Amino acid sequence: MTAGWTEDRVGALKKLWLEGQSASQIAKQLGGGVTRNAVIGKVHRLGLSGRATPSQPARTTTTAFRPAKTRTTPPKQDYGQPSAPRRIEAVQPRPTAPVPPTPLPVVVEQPGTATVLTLGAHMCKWPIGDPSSREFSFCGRRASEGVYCGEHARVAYQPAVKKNGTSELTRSLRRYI
DNA sequence: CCCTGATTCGC
DNA sequence: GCGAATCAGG
Repeated sequence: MTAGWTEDRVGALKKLWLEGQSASQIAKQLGGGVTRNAVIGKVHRLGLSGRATPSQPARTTTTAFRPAKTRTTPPKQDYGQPSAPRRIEAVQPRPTAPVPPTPLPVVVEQPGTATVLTLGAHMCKWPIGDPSSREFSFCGRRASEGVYCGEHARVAYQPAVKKNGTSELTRSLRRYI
C-alpha cells in the first residue's frame, strides 16, 4: 500500500501547505513514499495553490501565470535502448520526522500537545514520541526561536560551544592575529 | 546545482 | 484521481 490520499493525509497536506511548507518538505513529513510531485499534484487538484511564496520568491514562477504553453517537449519518446534508466528515488525505510540533534538527557518532555493536524505555524515543532506512533505529537508551545520554543531551540540550535582543550590555546593565538 | 511551484499527460 | 516527467524560474 503506497499512499492513498486518506482524509487524514489530505488534512495534514492542507495544513502544512497553507502553513507555508514547501512541497518537498510536506512530502518528507507525510512520508509513505510520497514525492513532492505527488504533493504538488494533490495540492492543485484540491484547488489550493499559490500562497505566500515560502522560499524562493518566485515571481514569475508562482505568481505569474503560464500562458498555457502547449508543452514544447514531446510527451514521451520511444527510446529503443535507454542507456540509463532514469534514476528513481529509492524508497526510504523511514524518513520519519526531522529529528533534531539528539535531545539532551535533561530535556523534560511534558507538553506534547499538538499533532500534525493541530500544529500551527507558530507552535513549537519539536517532535515528541515515535513519529510512527499514533501518539506522536509536537511540543506545541509558542515558537520563539525559529520553529521551536525557547527550550527546544536551545537543544535544537546548540551553539558551537567548545567545551575545553583548544579554547585556551585558540584564545592565546588570537591575541596575535 | 540546489531549490521552488506549474503543467502536461499516461496510467 | 494520481503522480512522473518535464518545464520554468530563483
